[in-house]
Amino acid sequence: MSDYHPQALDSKWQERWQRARAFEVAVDPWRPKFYCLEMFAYPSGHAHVGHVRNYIIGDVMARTKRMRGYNVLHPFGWDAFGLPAENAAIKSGIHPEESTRANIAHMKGQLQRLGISYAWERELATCDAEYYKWNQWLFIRMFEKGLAYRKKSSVNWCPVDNTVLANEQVVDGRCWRCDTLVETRDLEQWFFRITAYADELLEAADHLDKWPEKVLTMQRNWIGRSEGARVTFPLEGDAATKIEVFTTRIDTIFGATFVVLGPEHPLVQALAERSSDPAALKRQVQAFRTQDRTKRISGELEKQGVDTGFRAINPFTKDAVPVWVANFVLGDYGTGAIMAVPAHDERDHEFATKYGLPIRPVVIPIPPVDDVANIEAKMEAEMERARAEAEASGAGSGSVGFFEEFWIEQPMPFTEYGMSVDSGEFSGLPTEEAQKKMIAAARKGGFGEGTVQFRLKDWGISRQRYWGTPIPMIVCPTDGIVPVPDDQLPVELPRVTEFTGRGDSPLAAVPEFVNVPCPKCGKPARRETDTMDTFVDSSWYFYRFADPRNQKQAFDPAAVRYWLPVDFYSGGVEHAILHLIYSRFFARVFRDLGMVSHDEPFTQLLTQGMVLKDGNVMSKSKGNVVDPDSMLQKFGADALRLYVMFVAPPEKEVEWSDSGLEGSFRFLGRVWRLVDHWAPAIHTAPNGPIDVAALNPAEKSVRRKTHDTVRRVTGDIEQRQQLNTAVSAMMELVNELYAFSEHTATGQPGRRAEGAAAPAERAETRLVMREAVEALVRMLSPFAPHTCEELWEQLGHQDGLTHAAWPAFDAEVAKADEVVIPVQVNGKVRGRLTVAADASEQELERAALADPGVTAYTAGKTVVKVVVAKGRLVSIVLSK
RNA sequence: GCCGGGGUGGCGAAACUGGCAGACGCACAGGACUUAAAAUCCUGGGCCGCGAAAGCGGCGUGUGGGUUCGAUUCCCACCCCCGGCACCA
Repeated sequence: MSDYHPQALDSKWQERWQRARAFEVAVDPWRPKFYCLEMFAYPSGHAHVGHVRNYIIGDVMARTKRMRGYNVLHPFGWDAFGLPAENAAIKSGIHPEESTRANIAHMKGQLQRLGISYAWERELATCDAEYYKWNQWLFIRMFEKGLAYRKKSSVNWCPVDNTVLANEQVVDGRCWRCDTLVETRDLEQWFFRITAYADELLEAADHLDKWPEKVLTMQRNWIGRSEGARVTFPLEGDAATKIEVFTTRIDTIFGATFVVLGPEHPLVQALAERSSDPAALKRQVQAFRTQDRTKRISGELEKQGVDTGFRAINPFTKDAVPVWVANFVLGDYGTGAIMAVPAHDERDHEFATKYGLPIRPVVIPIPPVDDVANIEAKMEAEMERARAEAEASGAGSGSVGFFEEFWIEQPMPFTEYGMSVDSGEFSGLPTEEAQKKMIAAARKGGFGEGTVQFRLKDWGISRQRYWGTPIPMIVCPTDGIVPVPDDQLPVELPRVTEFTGRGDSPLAAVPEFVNVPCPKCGKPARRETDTMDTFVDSSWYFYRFADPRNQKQAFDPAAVRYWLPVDFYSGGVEHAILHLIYSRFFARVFRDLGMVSHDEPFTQLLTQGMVLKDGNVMSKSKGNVVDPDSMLQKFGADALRLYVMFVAPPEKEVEWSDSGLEGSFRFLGRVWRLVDHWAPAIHTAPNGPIDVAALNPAEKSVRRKTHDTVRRVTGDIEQRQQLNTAVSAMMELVNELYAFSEHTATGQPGRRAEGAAAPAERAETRLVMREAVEALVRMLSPFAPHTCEELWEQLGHQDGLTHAAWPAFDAEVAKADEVVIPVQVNGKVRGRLTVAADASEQELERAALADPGVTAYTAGKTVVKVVVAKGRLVSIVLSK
């Protein structure tokens, strides 16, 4: 056989796989399934090695599982809609459809040249009408269930181009095209009611035990659940006007010394009208509102507020407290209004200090138990003193004072839990209990109740763009919002030819698209001209893969029942929140439509680390992109695949290294020569099982290493996804096989003269080597499929490796029968015992104490203790 | 600030259940083969000190403590790095 020249092998085997439809699958209830999925790709044009790493990880899993006997679904597709293609069209005039299709073709070629084992017959692109038709279908179902709704919402607006801007099109607060300062505008937009599932999404996260903790944390943060209470503060002298606040610390309500409305709060305008100087107040509020958007991004905002002049009644104390409007209260969280407790909240404290508002402590740290008697005595004395003082001065109650000595020690504000004080009937209660009792009291009094608040907001999906799924809705002057009837789906994206980046939604400029009869009354009506967020496309594509050509339904529920959930899903951490939460949301929507029977779409998630070059993320603009194609030309697909898997565990970031890649190439060459060297001997090996009794020690050792390597590699891939250590285990095996070869009649693989025939070997050697080499080639094949297929064929196998059985191992064989056990004396290794692996503790102890290396240290000392860890170590402790 | 992850040779890393720290690889050095180079094969190496060498001694997994015969691994305190959330009441 010739030297290792992988390039020719790559295309040879890729063609064979394709011809054999080797990776295409069908539902087969008799075999266990494995759905292996990598996040589908945005067709940006070129995949670099950073992208490609993810596909290789998935491919190693898919190929391994196939050999392990699973029916493996491993599909790929394209997240093909989106803004970049449209931006490119605006700049270059190339229609998004053309650029997208061209990019897909190129990237598909790249993946095929890497030998990724995809079921290409299931390929889909979200810009295909046969795909996005089902986006529209689902949208209408969600509309019917109240899960899709329309409301006013603000967008970035460029007043010069007269258009909505996506967040990515806003650069430093300015329009990406004309550099104009961006404004905000309110438009009617569509939302998905993901908040209806907030609690479920959060709770279910606890059961995603094969997801990285990091991702679950991010999702929990994003959902942001807080428990608290809503409490109503009626306006003083106008009980009909109520201010509802949300608080997580109702226990501090006796310390609420003012109320703050967010500038967006609906009541603000009304109060302004009735205030002493409406114009001034409105001006101030308007200032807060504009300040909000632009400044919030840039950094810390100084707290600013304005007194409305109105007062509200604290329902617990019955005190009237001032009502302010301030920039630090968010209009879209909670009720958009807060009660301010400066003594126990950082922000309220800062604000109160700035504007001279009263600060009233109502929580103190719980005193240590042994101080209680002491405190009671002090309390008595202090009350006595306060009473006397009050009497003497003729002033009101002085009872507040006595706690001073406790809170004075504490930072102000004191934000921790503790014990309520100066809180009427709730004084003396620990915070947790005060909260419960106060909520009960509020409910009883009809001015509040316990509630849960989420940070998560409903998902705004309207995009005023062209290259996306048209929203299948029609607005009729008489019937209002009417869905497009199912039998008229898909609402196809019309061919727009001019991309100016100016004006309305691009679709609004296509009259034949916009002007349609109302499906209900037949009178002229207008189509919705916005398109859907592309995250809608990617929230359910993994279901479509189960049944990608279905013309009648989004997917056949039976196919999904077989294939889903996805067993192994891998992709970048950048999708940890949005894509993965939206997909979990959609799974529940489909579930509630009766179409799927699981809650969670992805059983296991792996977030792969990025590949850096010179310490930076690869990007075209930085000019540090490593193009896989050039690497393929030099070293072949397998060296690249192997290197990327070997360099680090899959989740870790890695720094690209050309010499590391060369190292992997060298290793494959080493395997190649090993197999080439031993092939003749293996071909002439007798059939039948290995006669274990006839093996010499070296052969036994090779056999042990073989079985142990199979054990390690299998576990590393299947259980731990430690693909790097799987590779290093195989490298160890190869090293041992080389060392073994040196002592056989065949000599060292690399040293044999070209063409020289391998001398005859012991039959046992040939059998042991056959077992070793065939196991190696099969284990390595998920990493280096082309090379291994070729070697497998050379070893005399005709059926290919794709569905070859994964090597089995015998745990007994994998164990060493002799082990070297270190002996420690006072924690330092002083000797080594070579003993049978199953040597008893007594034997070990006796041998250890007799070891000359050990006796040199124990001589003349008293042995206090001997600890024996069977099969591992002996530890001897001497007296001082 | 809150939450999560991490810190091990010149570098990427390994150590799976508390048991020989540094497997495997990169880079490097030496040797073999060669007229020579490349390729290949073999050998070496945590750091410091002593020694011509075999070897001997000490130190060593971010820092400081603790538990233990024994700690990269468990506990406490702290430092640093990465990521997420953040005027979220």
